Amino acid sequence: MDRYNFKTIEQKWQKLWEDEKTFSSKIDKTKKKFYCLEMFPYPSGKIHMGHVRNYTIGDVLARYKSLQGYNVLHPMGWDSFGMPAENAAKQNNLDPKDWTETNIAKMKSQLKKLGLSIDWEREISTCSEGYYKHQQKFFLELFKKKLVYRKENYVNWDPVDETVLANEQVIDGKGWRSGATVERKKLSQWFFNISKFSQDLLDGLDKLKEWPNKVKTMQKNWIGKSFGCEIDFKIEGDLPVKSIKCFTTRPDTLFGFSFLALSIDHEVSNFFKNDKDFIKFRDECSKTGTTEEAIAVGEKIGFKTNLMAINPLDETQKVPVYFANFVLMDYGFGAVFGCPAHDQRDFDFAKKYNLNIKTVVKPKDEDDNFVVSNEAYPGAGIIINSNYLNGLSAPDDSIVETIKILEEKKIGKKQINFRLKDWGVSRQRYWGCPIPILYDEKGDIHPVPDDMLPVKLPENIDLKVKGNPLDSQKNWKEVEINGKKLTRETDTLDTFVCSSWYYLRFCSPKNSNYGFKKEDIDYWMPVDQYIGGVEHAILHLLYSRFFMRALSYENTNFDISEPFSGLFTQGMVCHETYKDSDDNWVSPDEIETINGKKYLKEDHSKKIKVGPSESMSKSKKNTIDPENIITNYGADSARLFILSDSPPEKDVQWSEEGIASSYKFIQKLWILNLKIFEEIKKNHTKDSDKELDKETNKFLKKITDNLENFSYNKIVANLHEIYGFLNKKIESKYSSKTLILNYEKILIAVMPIIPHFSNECLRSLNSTDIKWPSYDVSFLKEEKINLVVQINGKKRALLKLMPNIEEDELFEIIGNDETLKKYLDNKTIKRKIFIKDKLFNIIV
RNA sequence: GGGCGAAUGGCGGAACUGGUAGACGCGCACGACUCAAAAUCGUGUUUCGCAAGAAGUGAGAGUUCGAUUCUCUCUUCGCCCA
Repeated sequence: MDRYNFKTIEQKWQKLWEDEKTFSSKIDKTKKKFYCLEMFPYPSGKIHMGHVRNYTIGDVLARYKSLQGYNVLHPMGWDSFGMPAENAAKQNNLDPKDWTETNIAKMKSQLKKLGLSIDWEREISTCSEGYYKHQQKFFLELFKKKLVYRKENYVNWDPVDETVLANEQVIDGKGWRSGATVERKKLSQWFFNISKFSQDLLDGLDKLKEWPNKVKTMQKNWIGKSFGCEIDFKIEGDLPVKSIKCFTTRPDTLFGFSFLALSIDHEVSNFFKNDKDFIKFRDECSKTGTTEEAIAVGEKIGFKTNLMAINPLDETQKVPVYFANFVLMDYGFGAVFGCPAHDQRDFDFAKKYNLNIKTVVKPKDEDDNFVVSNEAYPGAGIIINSNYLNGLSAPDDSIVETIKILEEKKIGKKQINFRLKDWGVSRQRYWGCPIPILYDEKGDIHPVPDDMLPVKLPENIDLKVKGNPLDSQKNWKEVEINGKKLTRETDTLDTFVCSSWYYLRFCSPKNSNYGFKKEDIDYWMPVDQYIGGVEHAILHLLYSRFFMRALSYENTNFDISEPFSGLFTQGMVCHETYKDSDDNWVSPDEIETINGKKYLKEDHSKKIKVGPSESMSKSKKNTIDPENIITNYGADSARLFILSDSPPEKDVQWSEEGIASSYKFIQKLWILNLKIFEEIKKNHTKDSDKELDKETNKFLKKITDNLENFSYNKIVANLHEIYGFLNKKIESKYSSKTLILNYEKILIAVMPIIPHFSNECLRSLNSTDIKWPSYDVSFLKEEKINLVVQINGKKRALLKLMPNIEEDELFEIIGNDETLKKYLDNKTIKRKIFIKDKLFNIIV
């Protein structure tokens, strides 16, 4: 028998799909649309298993929806601006553009080998002028709407990459790419006013019914809405400062007030500009990052002023005012009141500077003598030691009550605060979208005039200069308009801006005068199913949601607030890790398995230690190159395996045995396919078809249900089951007509998973009308049902019976059953639970 | 420290609204083919027990005729935030 030659067959179909433009998409208002989008890749060089998984999942869905008759949009593009290109170019004396384009060509060919149903005519690349020119227009549009602004503030500075990082790009106080310790630096930066939409972004989450709750919770926490109170503290001292405004979420602990802490950037710091000790303190503070985490982990330090703050609820109480490193200027008003007993950070600070610690909340089951000693008590309880607030339940009642009192006394008012900060988009890098802004000699801001757009990136420039390479491009930087000398903004946009609207561009990839055409997005948007890694749960998804709102803002022509109506986050691809005797990581390619033990390929005397399965990473050398897999096993095998072992939302373990077994299974399917054709040729007329109809319909129901629920691992199991059935029963002399009919349906149903194999077999069947097979419910009814008989809730028998049997009749059958009788003899029946056609439980 | 989630054979995982626990795959064992091996095919595979039978879904309780599924407490792990 012929083996299934995946190489020629897969190539043949891929060429055919390309030549016939099978997956090209057009607006067709007679059909329901389905926009299926996977997160586009960064063109790093070659695809990895994570891509294989992501795009296989998306492809299964796109093909399924297409078979169901939807007009499917399934595009692909490249998130091609960013630092790896610039770094690679610097190291190897290349042009970032060339490097990027070479990578794109390579990865595109790899993706094509996976047999994805992608409309390549819509391919976009964010680093192309045709893309970023629209982004510059959007930037100016937002600038006009005052959703973009420039401000000087402290930023996270990555000294290695020499760029500014957003708060969310700082991990453990280090740059997310370089790993360098982040510093504080004051710079003039461009910002998107995302915080303007805080409430709306929060409210919008409730409408996203097809998003994982996990992601919605993460965004909710990130936006971080908190109720609190703005309080005016009267100040006494030798400086002309009469009062300081604070924001707090716990006004109810005001009686535990023991210090007031200011950010080093607070306006009061102006009085200390020339104070040597203060300058020293400020420098000290700059060493810790500006992230909440860096502040929480780092040591709390303070600088004492001579000012005293007065407790507005008890004017006899006066406490010192400090500058402290844990107070951020952009949270609240850059000033907080310290209540050490009920906030760990304040507690640490108070201990360090020997400040008063007064307990004002006790846990419910403690008495009034409860005293905070070793650590702060931030939990719920009852207010104590607080005059007229005593006895209130904290934090809910007590906060409401305190705010009421403060409002009556006109010393404070209720306030809502958000944790979400404006999005700093300036990056001091070359390989990004230029910001279309000019400055005159006075430093005033001018948008680049329409007819001068796009601002193109200069080519062939020296990247090895310190700092931003664009800054040293005099010819590019200096322009003259109507005799006026202007200089360009040399910062480029954060690449997250590029990915905040790319899904719109896919709708109108070639529209030249604007980023998209209204007609196109009216039809295709929103994205029905977006698929990608959970690592983008906050940044990319929140920025995209913001971008839609920003474009819709004050725009009568455009009204989409949520870009992605469905979201699916897939798990990672893991692999066992290997180490040699010297604890060096060893790649799976360097290993040979003999009698179940692993040895180094080139030296069998060297044993390999097998470590836990972890997500594939270059540093642990546990990556598998998808291209090798496709070459050795074929795309269908790779697709089948990556779907088979785990539910798509969970991590999957890649294994050599697994991929080999998927390959073998496809060979078995092929042999079965040949057998089926042998049977068809025999032209049987014998009527034994009912069983086949029934099994096929059962299979179709299962596979349809599982496709709907993203249970793609179960689809593979369904395929194994139907294979098992057919392989066993193929010689049952089914009539050719029925066999063809059922086999065709089965092949179509597996097309989303193994498209090359399925199409090849369908072609031999001469199938023309290829659409998703519906199942016939009448075949799903079992003639006999399995009825569970329980005695005292314990399963004692499984009876095969005709359906619709009544309780009395069934009881009689049980009474006559030898094995069941013994459980009932000499026993009193207390109760009988009967569920028709399912279960009969007898309590004795 | 807070939030969210998970825990089922040797392993990855199934089990619809509370109603047959372990689908399907991997691995393993035995058998067939073979001089032999690989490949392939077949059979078996939760544990204990020769068996009848009993136990069994991280641990402990609760609700229920009946709990992997619902409630509470705890343990461990993962992710996110701090």
